[in-house]
Parts: sequence; structure tokens; C-alpha cells
Amino acid sequence: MVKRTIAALAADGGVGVETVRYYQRRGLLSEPKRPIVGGVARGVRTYSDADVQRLNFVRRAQAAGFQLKEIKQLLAFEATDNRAAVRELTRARVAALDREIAELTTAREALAALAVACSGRSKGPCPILSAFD
Amino acid sequence: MVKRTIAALAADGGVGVETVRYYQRRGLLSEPKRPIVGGVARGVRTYSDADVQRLNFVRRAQAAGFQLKEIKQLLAFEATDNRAAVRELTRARVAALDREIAELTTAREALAALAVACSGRSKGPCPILSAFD
DNA sequence: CTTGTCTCCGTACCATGGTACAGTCCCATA
DNA sequence: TATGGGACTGTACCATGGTACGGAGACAAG
Repeated sequence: MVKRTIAALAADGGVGVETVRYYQRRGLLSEPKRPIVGGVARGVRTYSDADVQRLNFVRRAQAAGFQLKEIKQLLAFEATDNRAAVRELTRARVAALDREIAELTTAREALAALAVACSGRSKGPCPILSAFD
Repeated sequence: MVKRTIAALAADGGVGVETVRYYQRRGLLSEPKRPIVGGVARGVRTYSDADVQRLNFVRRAQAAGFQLKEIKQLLAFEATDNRAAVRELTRARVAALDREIAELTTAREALAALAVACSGRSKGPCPILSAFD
């Protein structure tokens, strides 16, 4: 149970300190209690391996295209062992990714074809710009 | 040379009036002069077919993944007949789309596989959540 | 010539995911 | 024990692409 400061936690997660604080504000990471010093809680917070794991969870879920709002839900579902809800969110995400990929692919093909057409002929109007008109 | 008000222009472009004004502020659409009424320019602006065409250009380029900033450049290159610059911007966009598509595809495959794994076995930890830990 | 719907203009606000900074406090090391 | 670097807090700011709103003027229909 290694204890670390917020800077070490951020480094372990490959993010900035301000990002960790941001995730805390968004409710994705918890804020450990400040230790009691002189009767009042005013020491420096320490973070455990569990916090590192949670931060990595956020980052990986983000890489899979989940929004922070959804990741917060995932964490809640994890806490309540609600696998059905997790699957639902995941299916929705896959469907959204499919739509995004299809759109980008369509745009990519059209654009690549236009670039070729533009390079081929330097006479007449630019095919790329014409396509947008 | 049909003349229209800003609301008609917006409708023709499939956007809201506020969006048209926003594009004007961003320099993507021009603001026609207000007609002179009583010696001062204070009438209602009118928009031509050319404005509709330009608005559609913006929308289509946007659909191809160009940012408003880049679309502004495209319009500038169009005005100066700079086809080399247009091709350069287009090639960069295709490359960016390739990167985005690759990333999304990787995420999609991983996520879909996890959804299947999670549906298959309801014993043990949720594979989806485990993948993020 | 009133009324109702636009237009115009400036400015503020929205979501998303951060990033920065000032002022104060904490605390380990020299 | 002094000092400097980090932690803490609140708040402001950033990019991107809009969206909203209030007040004043324009203008067409009745």
C-alpha cells in the first residue's frame, strides 16, 4: 500500500496534477481526507495504489472513446456490480464508434479521390473546391 | 439572383440564424452592407445565391472533417487560385482521418470483443471493467 | 398606424476536457 | 530553524463550434 502525493499519482497516470484535480471535481477520483494536524484537517493528502488503478481505468476507458460522464457511470456500475448496465453502455459505445468510423471513412475516401483528381489535372477548376460548391 | 433574408439563408443552408452570424464573425461568410435608409445604412441585409453556395461549401467541408479555421484557409486559397495549398491541406486532412479511423477501429474491436466476453460468462469479474483496470 | 415578426448588435452562456495562476499553507532537507 | 518546492483552494481561462437573449430598429399586413 504505497502512499504518494498528488504529483506522484499524476505521474503514474501520465497526466498533469491539474487534470487529477479536474477528475476529482468531476467525481471520477475521490479526494482523500487531509490528515489532522493540530486538531484540524490540514495536512497533505496521500494517494494509494487503488487511486492509481482508478486513474488508469479512467484513461483507458477514455481511450475507448467513453466520455468522462460515461466513465463516471461505469465506475458507479462497477461499484454496484451492475454488469447489464456496463454491457449496455459498451454496446452503445460500439454502435457510436461504428457510426463515427463510417462517417470518417466516407469523408476520407471522397477526399483522397479529390486529391488525386486535383494532382492529375491542373487545368480547369480545382476538383476539391468544386466538390464543396 | 434571388435575394433573401438571413433566416432564409440559414434555412437554405440547414443551419440556424445564429450559426450564420457566427460564421460571419469567424470570417467564413461575408456580411453584406445594410441598405441606406434615410441617408444612413440601417436597412435589413439581403443575401444572394452566392452566399447560399458559400454556406454550403462550409457545411460540406465541415462534413469532410475540416475545422472552421481550415475552411477559412480553403476559401482564401480558392480566392487566390492556390491549388497547391488546397492539396496540401487536403492531404493533411486525409492523413489525420487515417489516424482517427485507426484509433477508433482499434477501440471498437477491443470493446466489441469485451462485450462478447461479458455476455458469455456471468461468473467472475466483468471483463469489460477488468480490461480498464 | 398599430402590431407582430424579423433583423441587428453586443454580449453572455453552453458543453467538453482540460490548463493556469495567485495566494496561502505544509513540510522535508540543509 | 530557515527556505524552497510542493500541496491546497478558488477562480479564471483555453479551444471548438455553436446557442441564447435583451433591447432597439425595420418592415409588412391588416
